[in-house]
This record gives sequence, structure tokens and C-alpha cells, in this order.
Amino acid sequence: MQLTRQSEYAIRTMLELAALPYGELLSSKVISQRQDIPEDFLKKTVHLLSLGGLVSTQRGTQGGVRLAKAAEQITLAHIVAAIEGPIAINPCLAPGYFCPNQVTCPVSPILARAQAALLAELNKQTLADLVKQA
Amino acid sequence: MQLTRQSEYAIRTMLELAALPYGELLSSKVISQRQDIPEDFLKKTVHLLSLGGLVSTQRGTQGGVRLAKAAEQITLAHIVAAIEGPIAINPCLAPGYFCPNQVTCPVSPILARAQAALLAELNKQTLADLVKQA
DNA sequence: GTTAAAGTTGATATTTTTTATCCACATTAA
DNA sequence: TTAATGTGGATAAAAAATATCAACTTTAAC
Repeated sequence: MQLTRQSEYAIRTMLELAALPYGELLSSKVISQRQDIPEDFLKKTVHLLSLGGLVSTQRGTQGGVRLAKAAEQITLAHIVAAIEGPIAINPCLAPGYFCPNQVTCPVSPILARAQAALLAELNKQTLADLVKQA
Repeated sequence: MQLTRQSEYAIRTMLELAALPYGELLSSKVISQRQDIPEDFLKKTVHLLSLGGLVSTQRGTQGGVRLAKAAEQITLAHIVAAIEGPIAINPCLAPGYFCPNQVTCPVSPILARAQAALLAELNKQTLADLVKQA
């Protein structure tokens, strides 16, 4: 029932990027050093963020990573989803799951609401808000 | 970011027990058969529920497991906590954790609120409510 | 008392997931 | 041309979750 460490890496990375002037690049290497994250692992993490449309990358000398959209439009929920996929606190809430148990399972609606409440909180503040606070 | 399968086993077990007349025993063996849960694993799961004060057990012939308190006083949050320990969606929210990162981490308050929202939903309905619905 | 049913406990194995590492490759600015 | 950088795949290592096994204790039933 926990965020993975990789999600945490991703959050810290996004905070680094959001603290920069918009559009500015920062290399994975530098981020890994500043945030004490294994470089190769971070590279993959950044790649996931990229696939999720949260950052864009630039190869080559002086390349790096930057936000792909304004920090005002990014929330923790987006970041976690980019890393871990759609948040599902139980397999039975995942898209396309067929429950092998009783037809009328009283639990999944509750889990669904709990999950929704969790997501709502993770969406309440933007990355921009977070950077302001830090 | 998921409940463990063991938590799910525990929930299904508690639903079985709550469907019985209050105080009635059901053996782990029968529960494991009805719910298709490995028996030895379920025994340990039941033991955790017992340590958590949610069920009481009775050894010997005709022994078994029963609710230790009224189903009206038990929620999903209690069950999950009995199995997984205090719910903490990130290590930094666990009791006694010291964060090695920046002093003013803007993330943990959000995670804390998200976690609280999750817990609130898991506490909204009692086991008794669930049994009624099923 | 004896016995069989049931929970207790600890060791260990298996499987899955997560985290980390390594390296060959593609791209690109300098 | 070259060095810095992201890409991608393979693999390893570590951790966590799940499952199995087996000896033990308790206790109701006979």
C-alpha cells in the first residue's frame, strides 16, 4: 500500500525541473547527483515521465530534460500514474479485471471510493504550488 | 500502491465470519476451502487478525475463528491495518521516519492528506454494512 | 486417558516485484 | 569529429509477497 521508490524519484525530479525557469534543460546526470538517485535508474524513470507526456527530452551535448507543460498543469497524481500506471489500490479496480469471487462483492465499491478520494487529494495541488511552498 | 493479496484474504475471511450468527465459530480449513485460499497461509492471516483484536480463536476439536467484536465496530481500515500494519502510503509518513531530503519537503503534507482521505473512506462503512449489501 | 481436530509457531521455499547495474546504440550540439 | 546526452534491452540483485512444510500445543469429544 505504498508509492514505489521510483515514484518518489520521479516526484523529486519533477520538483527539480519545476524549480527552473520554464523550458530550461537539466541533465539526468545532474539530477541524479543532486537528488542522490542511481543515474541509470533515473534515466529510465525520466523516460517513463517522457512517455507520460510530463517531460520532454533533448539528446546530445547540452541536452537534458525539461517540463513538457506548465507546472500549473501537473499534479502528483499525474506523476505517479506516469510511473506506476493507472492507480488501482486493488487489482479488482484495474481496467478489464474480471472478479472470480462472488457476483455481488460489497468491497470493491468502497475501494473504488477510497481510491477516488486518494486521487482527488493527489490532484488538489499542482507542481507549481509545491515549488512555491518549498 | 496496492492492497496485498493477504489483505484481500483477510477481508474475505471477515466477511465470512460476519455473515454468521454472532459468536459462531468457523474453522480456518473451511474458510480456506470456501474462499479458495491456501490453508496454511490463511492460518497466519487469521493469526494476524487475532493479534489485531478483530477475531478470537478457539483451539481444539470444534474450534475455529469468530469475530472478537461486533461487525458494527469493524471497518476495512481495521482489517487492512491488522494485516499490513499502520497504513502509510509512503515511508516518510510512517511513524518515526526521519526524512533525509530537504527540510521543507512540500510533498509529505499532500501525501498525508491523501492518506487520510483514503483511510476516511475505508472507515465509512462497517463490516455489518457490507454483509447487509452482499 | 486417548484421540483427532484445530490453532501456533518457526523454518524455508517459491514467486513476483522492485531496484539497480551494465552496455551497446542513436542523436546532436559544440 | 567528438563528447555529452538520452534510448533501449538484458540481466542481476535485493526485497517483498506468497506459499509450503512440519513440529508443536491446546482442547473438545469420545
